[in-house]
Amino acid sequence: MQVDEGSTRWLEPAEMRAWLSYVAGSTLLEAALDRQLQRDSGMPHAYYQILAMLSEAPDRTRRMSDLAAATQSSQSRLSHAVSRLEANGWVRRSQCPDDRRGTLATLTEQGMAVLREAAPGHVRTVREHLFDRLTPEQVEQLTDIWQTVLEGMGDRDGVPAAARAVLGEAAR
Amino acid sequence: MQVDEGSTRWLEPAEMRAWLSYVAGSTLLEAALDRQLQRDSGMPHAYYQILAMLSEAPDRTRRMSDLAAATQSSQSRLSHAVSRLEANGWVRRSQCPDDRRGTLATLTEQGMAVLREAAPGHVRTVREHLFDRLTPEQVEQLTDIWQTVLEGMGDRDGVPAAARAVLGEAAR
DNA sequence: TGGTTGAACTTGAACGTTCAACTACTGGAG
DNA sequence: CTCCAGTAGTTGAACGTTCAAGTTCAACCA
Repeated sequence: MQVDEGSTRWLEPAEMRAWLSYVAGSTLLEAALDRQLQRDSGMPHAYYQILAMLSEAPDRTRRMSDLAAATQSSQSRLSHAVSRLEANGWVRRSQCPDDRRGTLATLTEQGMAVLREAAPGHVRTVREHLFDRLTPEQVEQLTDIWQTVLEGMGDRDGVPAAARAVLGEAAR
Repeated sequence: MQVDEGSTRWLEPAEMRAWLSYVAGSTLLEAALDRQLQRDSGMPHAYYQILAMLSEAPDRTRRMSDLAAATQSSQSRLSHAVSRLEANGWVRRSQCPDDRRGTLATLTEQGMAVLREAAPGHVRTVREHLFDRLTPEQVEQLTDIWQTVLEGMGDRDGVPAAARAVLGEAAR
């Protein structure tokens, strides 16, 4: 831990309000998403994101490291998650032909069916708690704020620089 | 799962951009906070929040259910967390005098010391990734957006209505 | 060609969270 | 006073994530 007493720039009152609101709101929102998806489709939000990312890829297939970056996940986390999804029959692993170190993850038909069933309820929950409460201007503000944060996350702190690929995703 | 095919209001392109940006950014931000706190102070962000909330309470003491609401935590989660914090010597449990079902959690001197050591690095990380990149207008926008979300979270979906107490906290 | 560095992925243990009981107590209603 | 519904809190098992190895292969260099 860096010792820095006396020179710490504490949060301004407005920043503290923003921080407490954001932390409380995003925590409760994420909990609501997890509860809804777990209850209705037997998976947490993180697993839904994996299926969703796969569903939009060519051949519904992506390389593990690629998929990890696209879902803001560590390789280990993704590996465990895909193991679980594979056991469910929702994803299939195969050898990457170009690079024998690589592994490809493919969404199965069954996985696609589960995703299609899950999607409406998930979108409804996101709308109910977030977008149906925000003005169009606020939606733009939210985008700008988090794009700014993402730009700063690129090459700092041990975050894999590949995470910046997400920017391309989000802006497409 | 409610069957609702055909009537689902999917996300608009602007909403999808906002959603992907927010999910990616907040996931990476939370991961960065957890990594920094774990590395420098041996605790995750959620535990820091518990210590912080206790530190600002009268007598550095709060009732468990109260503390759970203030930290957007389930009772079970808080109970496990406080057990761990107690084992560390950072928090002490005691019987609530008014209500024999109740338990009070108190921040110890040692816990206060750990929190004081942890705070500068934590604030620095929050600044580095968030506030130092946002304009004052964006800070206000962030507050408004999440206050709006919090207002909608009050009595829906099994979220304890007491979570609205957080609003008071954030607005103080 | 052989050796070294680093990338891709997996594994198992430790940790934190959720979920579903379960205990203990409170605040009425009869 | 007794009963009963509801509140406060804890517990243990299941689950998901992190962390620190470990394995396998690619890329580069000597």
